[in-house]
This record gives sequence, structure tokens and C-alpha cells, in this order.
Amino acid sequence: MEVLYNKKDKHAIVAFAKRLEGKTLWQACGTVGMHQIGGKGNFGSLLEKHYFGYEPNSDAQPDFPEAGLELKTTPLKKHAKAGLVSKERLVLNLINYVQLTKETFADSSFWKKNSQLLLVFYLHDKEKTLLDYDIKVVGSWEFPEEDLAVIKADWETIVTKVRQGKAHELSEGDTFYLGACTKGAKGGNRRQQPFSHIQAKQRAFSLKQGYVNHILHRLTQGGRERYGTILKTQERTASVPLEEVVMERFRPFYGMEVEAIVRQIGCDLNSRAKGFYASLTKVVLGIQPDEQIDEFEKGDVVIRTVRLKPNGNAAEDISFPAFRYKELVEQSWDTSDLKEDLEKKFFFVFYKYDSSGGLYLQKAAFWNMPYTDLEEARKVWLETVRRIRRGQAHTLPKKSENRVCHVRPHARNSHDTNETPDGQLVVKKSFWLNNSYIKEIYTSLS
DNA sequence: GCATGATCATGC
DNA sequence: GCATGATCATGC
Repeated sequence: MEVLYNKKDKHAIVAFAKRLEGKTLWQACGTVGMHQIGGKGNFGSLLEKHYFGYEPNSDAQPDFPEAGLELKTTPLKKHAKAGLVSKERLVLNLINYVQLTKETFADSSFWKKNSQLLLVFYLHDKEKTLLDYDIKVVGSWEFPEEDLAVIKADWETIVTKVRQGKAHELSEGDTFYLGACTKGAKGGNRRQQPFSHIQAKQRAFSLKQGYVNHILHRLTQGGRERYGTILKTQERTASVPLEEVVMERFRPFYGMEVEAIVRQIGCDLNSRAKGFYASLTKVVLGIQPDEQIDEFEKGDVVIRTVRLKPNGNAAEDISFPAFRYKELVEQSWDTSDLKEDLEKKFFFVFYKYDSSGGLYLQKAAFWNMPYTDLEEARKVWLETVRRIRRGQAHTLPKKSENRVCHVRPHARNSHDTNETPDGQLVVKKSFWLNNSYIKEIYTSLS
């Protein structure tokens, strides 16, 4: 195939790639060779072969070595409120656990391959074949310095865990922007790790979905939200770890009553408004209540506020979105919404009531679910699916059945129902983290 | 006092 | 109108 661009010139490659915008694979590549394809392969490799004219490979080099540019294609989906958003994380190169522990960031396989990305965003549509997906946005991406500092720290977190012989315990929730996501048939592929005999799931470096959305917004000037950043200029310059900065923002207020915190910061928050605690968290972090937290959005960080009773027990369980019975039984654990939700990085803010009803800030900390607890959640999830299939959607796993989580109604009222596979209408339900488990989390962080 | 069921407030 | 995160109500 004739190559229609200078493969050594980054700008020429990007300009050539830009011509994909508004087209489908079919339109962009013409009919040449397309009859041989018949929809086989994946979007990325078809684009490499039939548009850019090179054979897909798994080299350590970027796809355009002379230009240092790595081509990545990634799906978008339509979001009712936000318009087009990333459908998933962006999967980068596979992790070789043995090699990884011998690398430094600057000479790492991750950085050699992915320091400059050429991104092709297409709109995924399950009604279409991939030849007919609309290519929406094309652009090149280099990581700004402030993001790179976070990504380097993430990379170090991953390497450290592997050096500790814990590659099998890696989780996406370990890190902020750069994740180690499972890759391969249902996460079933196992690989050797250098400092343990336990086989670890095959994983790849990946950019969190939130970070991909950030890239998309930057390339399109899109995104209507206002953002505030936690990291201020001098902290960025000094490369202070994000986690440390967040902890330092909260520490001065430990032990203080909420109204006193509001007074000390001098902000105008109504403590009776339902979003009060969410706003207070932002204000403590130095962010306006009407702004999104830049670093947390990029890192898919989930904020949860927890009130502890005077005896130290969590006052409430923590809910996740209601599921649909018929959809749940079609999923596998590895592709389940619950696993996706539980593997996120959480930011917990704990308040505690004293005996006279005053509420005091106790602790704020990042947390992600340990692997062994995720296995407990898996059991509950599997049992839930099993009972729904048996027509027992009325009696799903209770709090007393598992240490970590349970299933409970989560609806507008008792008439707010979903249909089960056998045609019953049962009140909408969701998974909840047990309040006793939340107390465990609090204890582990103190 | 807690587990379980039920429902609310908010934002889009 | 609904999803989401949060909280209330009741009975044992």
C-alpha cells in the first residue's frame, strides 16, 4: 500500500490522521482490502493496516518510531448529560513484571512507548459493525508537567508493589491517573512475577477513564464543568505527591466541629443543605463548591463522607447504584459494574458524633479495597446472581451473610421495581458496603 | 442497638 | 423523570 505521509514527521502524521475526523473506517480506507476483512480484527489494527499502511505489531517501540508517536484508538459513548464521553480506560502497553522492576521511569518501556500519543476517538455503537463507527476526534497528546508528576508517582507505586512481590495484589485503585488494568481473556491470563512464586494476572498500563475524558475535553475545547485544582503552583513545581498535599489540607481541621471548620475557613456554607459535606470537602481542599476537583476527576477518585456514632460504628452503610436484575445475570464478575466500582480509588472523610450531638472531623484518607476483600465481594456478587436466576430476587444476600457487603432495596419507594429474568417485578436493589466493614476501613486508616 | 426495608434531596 | 448518594423508619 502506498504511504501518503512522511512517517518521520510528527506533524505530517497528525495532519494525515486528522483527515479521519468525520469519517468511518470504511470511508477512510476505501474499499481496497476491505472485502478481505469482513469485520474481523479490531478497530485499531484495521486502522493501522489499511489507513496508515503498516502491519500491527507489539514492538517496544512506538508505532511511528522516528516520530516517537504511539497510535491509540479508543471508543466513546453518548452520555445523556455530558455529551460524548470515553467508554472505558485507555489500555497502553503490557506490563512485564520481571523487566519492570529493573527499570527507572525515564528508561521504562511505558515511557519509551507512550510519551507522545496519537489518539483516534470513535463512537462505539453496538448496532453497527466497526467499519461503520464514526470517527469523532483525532489529536496528539503529550502529558503536561503537572500530570506527569502524578503519573510518575503512579508508576513508582506500581513498581514498588511488584518489587514487594505483590504483583498479584495490584489494583487500579492503587493509583491516580496511570493504572495497572487487567488485560486478556476475562482476566484469566497469568504471568510470572520476580519476587513471588504466586502467578499474577496479566496487566497493562492504562489511563483512567477520567483522564481520557480530560484529554478529550482538551482536544475539543469541550466540557462544560468548571474545575479547580488541589495542587497549587508551588506544590507542582516541587512535585509534592498529591496524596501528601490532600492529607496536609485536612490535618489542621482534625478534631474540629464542622461549624468551626466553616467559620475558620470563612466560607459561606449552609450546614443544613444536603450537599454540605461534599462542599466542605471541596472547600478544605481549596476548591469552590461549584467546581469539580480536577485531580479527582482525572483519577476517577470517589469521595465518600462517613459519619461515625459516638461508639465508633459507622452510622450508615454505603450504597452503590441500583442494578437491573436482567442485566446483572448476563454479566460475569470480571465485567461487572460492582467490580468496576469497588476497584476505584476512594477518598473517605470521617466525621464522628460526640455524646451531645456535635459532629467532629476525625480523619480523611485515600483507600482502595484490598484484594482479599474484593474476593469477598465477588462471593456476594456470585450468590446474588445465583439467587436471581433461581427466582429468589426477594431474598438476596443480607448483611449477616458476609463481612464486606450485602444487597438491599435502593428505590424511590416500594413500587419502584425492575423485572427479574422470570418476569417478577421486584423493588430495585443495589449492593451496599456493610457499616461494620466501613468501621474496619476507618480503623485500618487510623 | 441493629438489620433490614423504605425513601429523600439533589442535579441534570 | 430518573440516577445517585445519602439518610430515615421500623420491628425485633
